[in-house]
Order: sequence, then structure tokens, then C-alpha cells
Amino acid sequence: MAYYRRFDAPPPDPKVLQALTEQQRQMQERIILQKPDFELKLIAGCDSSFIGEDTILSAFILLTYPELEVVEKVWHHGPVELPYIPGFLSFREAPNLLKAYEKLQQQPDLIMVDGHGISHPRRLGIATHLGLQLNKPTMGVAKKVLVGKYKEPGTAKGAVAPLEHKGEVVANVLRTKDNIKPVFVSPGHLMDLQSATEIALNCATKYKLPEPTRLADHYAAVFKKDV
DNA sequence: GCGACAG
DNA sequence: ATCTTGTCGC
Repeated sequence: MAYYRRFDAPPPDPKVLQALTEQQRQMQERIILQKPDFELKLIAGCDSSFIGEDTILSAFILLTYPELEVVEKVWHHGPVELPYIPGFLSFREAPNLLKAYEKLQQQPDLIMVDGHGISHPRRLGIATHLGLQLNKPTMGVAKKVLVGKYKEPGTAKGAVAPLEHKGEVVANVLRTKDNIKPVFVSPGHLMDLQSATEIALNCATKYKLPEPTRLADHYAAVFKKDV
């Protein structure tokens, strides 16, 4: 996939891009998509926000499942090294996410990431990337499509439509709230599409975003005021 | 050749 | 992601 950049941003170094692509090709072989082999009791949601141009703040919110009660909130902020390039988001955000993750007292059974899992040009969205690095089950919930085609799902909460890319169903377009734009749910690692979709829907209360990522998004903004 | 492109 | 006002609708 060709990358694009904002008209005023400096072009990414082709050599760096090539190296990152190669790294993704290697990670791709380690991806495991399977029915979850755990009982989901604790689920974490994570998200990052930016402070200015070169500082990133990542938050992890730990919730019980299926009650969805918050039991932990942690965050970490630091410098970012790379610019945002579609298809290479994980290299920009994962380092800081890992540091935030280490601050959790309890380990989640599953991590819900704000972004894509395998619904990515090389099946290595940030959710998958993070899952591989942590060797933890992950799934992605993205607000916009990155690759693939789909037909609009029905307008009622719970309606789903497959997102296909290169002949594979890589995500489900899921309506999490009546008459509201759907989200894109994909497995990250040690997870499967069916389970990820069910979990996303079970975590959808009265908002578009399922609670784990919605709260991570919310608190990332709140924590920003503390730095 | 012309679009499209997570956060 | 972020920069930003008012505004339409439940």
C-alpha cells in the first residue's frame, strides 16, 4: 500500500518505511487468530492523545466484564519519534502504550484498542501489533475504515456487515447504537472475529464506542490536564 | 492515471 | 490525533 502524507509534512524516509514494512512482514507470521482460550473477567481499553506535536499520552482503563465497572486507570506520557503514516500507526503509538500498560496492577484477559487489528494492509494494525508485543489477546475497534470494502449494516444497534479485503473478512462493521455511524471491529491477536464482535457489542451501552475504549479516550483527555 | 488512507 | 462556533436533535 502506498502511504500518503499531509501536503505540508516532510516525506518519510523511504529506507525507514521499508524497514518498518519488513518488520511487519515478520510479525505477520506470528499472528494467531483463534477462539479465546480464557474466561473474560477483566477487559482493558486503551487510547492515546497528543500534547502538542511531539508528546503522546496513553491511557489504560481496566474494567470488569460483563459488569463494566472501572477498577483501574493508568497513564503514561513521553516523546513520539515518528510521524503518523497510515499503515504504520503502531510504531508511533505502541512504545508509549507499553509503558502505560506496565503500570497496571492487575493484568486484563483482553485488551480493546482504539484502532484496527487485522483490518490493515498487512494485517498489522495497532491492536495486532500490541498483542504480539505483549503476547496478550487483543482486538481493535476503529472509527474509520483503513482498508477493504463493505455494505452499510442495518440502522439498528447490533446490525453487522463484513469488511472484506483481498478476499478475506478482516473485520465486522458493527452498529453499536441506533442510527449512529458504525465502528469497525477486528481481532488483534489470540482472538477471533466472532468473539471480538460479540464482546464489542456487549460493551456498547449508550454510546457509539464500547465502554473500554470510550473511557480510555475520555480519561486520556482528563489526564492531559495533569501533565 | 485517479482516489483512498486507523490515530 | 489536533485546530475550532455554532447548531441540530433526542
